[in-house]
Amino acid sequence: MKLSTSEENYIKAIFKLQDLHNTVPATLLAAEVKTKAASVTDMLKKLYSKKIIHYKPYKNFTLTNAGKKIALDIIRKHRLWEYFLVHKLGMNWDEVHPIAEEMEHVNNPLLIQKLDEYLEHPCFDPHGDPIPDKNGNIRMVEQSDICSSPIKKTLTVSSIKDQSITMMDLLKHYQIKIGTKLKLVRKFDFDGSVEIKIEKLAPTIISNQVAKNIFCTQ
Amino acid sequence: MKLSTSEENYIKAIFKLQDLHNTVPATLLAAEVKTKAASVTDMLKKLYSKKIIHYKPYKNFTLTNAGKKIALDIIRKHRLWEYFLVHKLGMNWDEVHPIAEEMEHVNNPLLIQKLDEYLEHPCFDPHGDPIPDKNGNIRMVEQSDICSSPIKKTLTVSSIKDQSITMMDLLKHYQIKIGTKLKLVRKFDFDGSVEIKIEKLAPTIISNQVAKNIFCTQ
DNA sequence: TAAAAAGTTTAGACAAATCTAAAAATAAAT
DNA sequence: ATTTATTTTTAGATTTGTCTAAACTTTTTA
Ligand SMILES: [Mn+2]
Ligand SMILES: [Mn+2]
Ligand SMILES: [Mn+2]
Ligand SMILES: [Mn+2]
Repeated sequence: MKLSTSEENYIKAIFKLQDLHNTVPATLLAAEVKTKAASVTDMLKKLYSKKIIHYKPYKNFTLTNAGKKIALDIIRKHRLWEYFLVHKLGMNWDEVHPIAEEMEHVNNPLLIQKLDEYLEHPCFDPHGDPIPDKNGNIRMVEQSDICSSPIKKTLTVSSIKDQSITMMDLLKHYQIKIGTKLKLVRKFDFDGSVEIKIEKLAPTIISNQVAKNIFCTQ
Repeated sequence: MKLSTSEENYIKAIFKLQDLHNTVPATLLAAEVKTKAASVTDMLKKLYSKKIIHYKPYKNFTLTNAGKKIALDIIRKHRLWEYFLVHKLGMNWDEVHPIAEEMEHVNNPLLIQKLDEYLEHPCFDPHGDPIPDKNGNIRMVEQSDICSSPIKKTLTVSSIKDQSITMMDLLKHYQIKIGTKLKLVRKFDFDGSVEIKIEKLAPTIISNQVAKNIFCTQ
């Protein structure tokens, strides 16, 4: 069964939202795929007819197992291309997402197999997100956001939750990347902001909103 | 001005046919883009309104200079991706075309610039076709098909005109690739077939139809 | 040069994906 | 338990690219 680019984008978005918020409101999905609620309803009916989602009018919807498999395959392609763009073409991690958003729809299993081999089977994309293997398996990592990490231990930035352009911009300013080593110096109770010491840099303070989005391994 | 995948495919097809046959019949274009003559007319009107082709009903049509520029840019992307697929991912030259047919529509100038640098500015794709540079310039090569080449001189296969799957299949059987060294032993007047001697192989005979499609440099 | 053939365009329809505006169902608040 | 607010669905249009069948031009041929 071959799917349109639009269908694939919906499936990936449902997977993402399903993971984040347990129940997926159609309005949120509409925002995610940059469309209107009415269009979402149309697509939901189509995806239901293709057995990609469980769906009853006015009720919540979720991906079927088949749907999850498809989503993981698209995510795999997306992240492999992002890895390629950063580690082979030398692009920046904040400019590869929109390109991968298009490349992920090129459907050719041999291509992806060859790409995966060429990149030597990477496990994480440039934003620290895990790359599902060909069977859709994801290796999980023990990580916690900066706020919930222990004080004065060396932490390694492993992934970024909010990957918006504004966030990428802020991280560039702080000189924070995947792999950056830092220590949590202290937390301020007033606003939840935290002081951090990035290796080779002077200590700085980052807001609670930012700290919650930066995940680290110990 | 951003163009749809369909528009881009038409533009590329017109460029190709315009190069091959000087005048482009709509029916040929229909076959090339795998559609019907009526659909071609619709698209021609749209491309005319966007000043991509010169067009008067029932008259011949040709690409404007702007149209040629667009075509060359799509061809550049197509061939760079083919080069990548063969020389980096290790795919075969007979399986890359349909993939490049999709990748050529990913529109991001920085991506193509980086890809070109990564591949070290290749001049020819895996089928021996020239890759236009970023300004649309093509370096021409002195080459002639086997039939029109001199006898008993060492020739190097430089490009293949007909790149259909059936032709690729036949070339694989003959063990002919881009770069293959061969000699034209003799020509047979009866059917125009020719005897060739490929380096390290026993002499064989190839039909006129095949020989006309294999271009070589001396 | 008139009839036949070939090539091109129009007319009308359709599928996919989207939209706005209005109706219907569910959830929240009084 | 009603009323109000929010969310979701329908109804009807629109855009893009396609199709078939019929009409129209141009070219070929007799
Ligand atoms: Mn996408
Ligand atoms: Mn990513
Ligand atoms: Mn194409
Ligand atoms: Mn090629």
